[in-house]
Amino acid sequence: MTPLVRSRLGGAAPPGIKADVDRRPVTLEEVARIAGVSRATVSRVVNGVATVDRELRQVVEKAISTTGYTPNRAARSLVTRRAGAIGLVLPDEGRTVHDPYFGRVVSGVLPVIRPLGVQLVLTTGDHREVVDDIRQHRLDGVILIHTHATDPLPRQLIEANLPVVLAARPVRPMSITYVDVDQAAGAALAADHLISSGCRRLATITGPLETPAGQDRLRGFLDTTTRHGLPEPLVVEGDFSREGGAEAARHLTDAGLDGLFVASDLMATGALPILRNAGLRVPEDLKVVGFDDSSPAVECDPPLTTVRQPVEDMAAEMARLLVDRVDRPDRPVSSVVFAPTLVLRESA
Amino acid sequence: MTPLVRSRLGGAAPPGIKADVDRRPVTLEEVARIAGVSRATVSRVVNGVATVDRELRQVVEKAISTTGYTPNRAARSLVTRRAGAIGLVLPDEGRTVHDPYFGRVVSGVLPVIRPLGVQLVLTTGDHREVVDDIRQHRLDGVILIHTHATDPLPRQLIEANLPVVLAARPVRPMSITYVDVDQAAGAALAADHLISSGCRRLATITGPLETPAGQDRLRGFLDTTTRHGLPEPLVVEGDFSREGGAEAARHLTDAGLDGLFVASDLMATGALPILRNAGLRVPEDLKVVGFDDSSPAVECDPPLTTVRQPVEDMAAEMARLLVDRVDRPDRPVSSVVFAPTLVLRESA
DNA sequence: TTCCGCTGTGAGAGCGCTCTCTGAACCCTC
DNA sequence: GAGGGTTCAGAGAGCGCTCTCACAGCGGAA
Repeated sequence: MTPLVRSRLGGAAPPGIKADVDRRPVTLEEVARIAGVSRATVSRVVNGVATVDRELRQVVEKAISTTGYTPNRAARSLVTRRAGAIGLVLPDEGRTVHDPYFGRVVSGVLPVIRPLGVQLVLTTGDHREVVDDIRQHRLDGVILIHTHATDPLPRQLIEANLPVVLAARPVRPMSITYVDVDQAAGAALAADHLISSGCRRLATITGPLETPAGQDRLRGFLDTTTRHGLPEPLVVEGDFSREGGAEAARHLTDAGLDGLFVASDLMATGALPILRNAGLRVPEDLKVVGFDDSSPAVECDPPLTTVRQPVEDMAAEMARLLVDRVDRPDRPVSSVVFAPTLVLRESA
Repeated sequence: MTPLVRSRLGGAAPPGIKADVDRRPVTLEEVARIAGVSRATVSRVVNGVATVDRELRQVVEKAISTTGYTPNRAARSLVTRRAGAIGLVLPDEGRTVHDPYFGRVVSGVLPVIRPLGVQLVLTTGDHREVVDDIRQHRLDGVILIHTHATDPLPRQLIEANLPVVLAARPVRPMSITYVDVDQAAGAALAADHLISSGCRRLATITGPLETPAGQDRLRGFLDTTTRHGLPEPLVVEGDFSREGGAEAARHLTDAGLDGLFVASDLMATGALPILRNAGLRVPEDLKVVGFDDSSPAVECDPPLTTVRQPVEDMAAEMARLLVDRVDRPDRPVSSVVFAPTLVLRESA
């Protein structure tokens, strides 16, 4: 399909991968023998250590390319105590994996770590498995996404001083590296847009208010309406699910609203049919802004104006922070907060 | 080996604040010393080799649990030449990763391999990376999803006799293990449903006809209409994309249809608004059946009656076939075809 | 010259595990 | 009781790599 991939294959295709699978693979030892140097010198060349004579380096490099040598990662891991792999931990297989958000994380992480020769290992949030994987040196660190308030895993990893990065601000403050979007700023973006579109009778369907995201989005929304001197908006708590959005919307159909901020696109997809069935036209009667810019936002009717998190960028940053922490565990934790943007579609 | 080394383990932490990560983990050697047996015996217990005396086994097991021993996978890999990891190869990061299908594959694979202690490594279809990973013994085998007709990777892996499983029937017949759904049967299911709902003037929006899925779904559809003695249905080729679905639908608005089979849900989400704008009510005027049962099917309006592939089951089967092949590379390739089901929603 | 420091190379000791091979201990049969 | 067979534990040799340490070689200072 993509010419890029194909062209890259054409030239670089190794002289048959067969050789290495059927036969015993080439070892450092063998390269050393061919180059007429010691194993140590080949190792230096492979690992880019500077203290190798230029000519000798070239001889070694030639031997490497003619033999098609690739280092055995297990052997290297054994001595370096590095797995060369990081884990992406999913809370449970049932939900998150199906969330398009997950795919965006993956496509943000891969381009960062692959050039470093680091693998991305997918694993469930099963506590024991994650810890085991790290203890067995199968994982150098982990990215945790969608952890729940009650999940002891983050704290335990922190206490064990294991490299870990969270995909969101932790529920309770702790000394942990995380990457997040400025949730409140995103909600403010939504509120500002509604207000500047002429809406005056606002409401919001929030996320679960025990989550940081739920809290922050509500706060950003309310702060903005207050700043504009608008009356207290209607607030209905949702749970980030489609059904939760539908249920919340039922409380809003008779409120005479002209603007609604729904704290997640998924909830919005649940809410829209309810609103429509109640005779409210979106956006003519009621303008609706979502949050996440997930695929439901594109697919629903009308397509949703929504707050976009730069998930790929955030994921890439998580990968960078994690790799950095693996390399230098002593460095202080640092977190990064990204700015959201508003994506204009047809619902507001 | 030398007692000196071991005493370093038990003793106080080295100068400076050393993290848990850096603390030397328990080794076989140490468990053996505590249990008063040899390393070999502990290894036997760990690996479940039967020829260990019951009492001795219990002593060893106790030593393992008190020390919290976990085998170092790198060391094991080095000698067994097994990575204990399989790869899930995505064609490119841009598309598939965002496809909910991908998540379903992951959640089908994980429950199969995690109990076996096998890791799931996510990687892009970049040819060199995949081959490198396998050559470096970082991957025991791979599951390829969404390979294109021009992709040389499957054939190369086959020729190199590397364990590989395809997530679909290969474009050109080859001696390769694959798992697929019976595409034609799925299309027949859709056609049967439309016909038994009273539709007589049928059409289909197909997938790209150079793909096996595109071909088979069309064939299954046409075979069924023929069997029922209906007139030749209208056939418009699509490309499995939302836009392709919309484009194809434009050719169908004036055809006086009462039944439409769209060969993918995503295309259906593109087609539905076009049909609605043309004044066709779904399902009153025109019944529509999709294919895939992906999330768009749920989210679109009206929710789509569609053909469901048992993706999780299929993925689990892929994992099983792959693991099996890794264990016994000499066994003949065998493929598995799953039966699709019809999911009734509101569009037909 | 002698000594020092510096650069760059090789030798060799492991990393933690598996697995073969040896041999002790025991049981059976004649 | 001897011979043979069977069972099961231990010794030891690696797997392929990294990394420390010793040291050769060389230029320059004393």
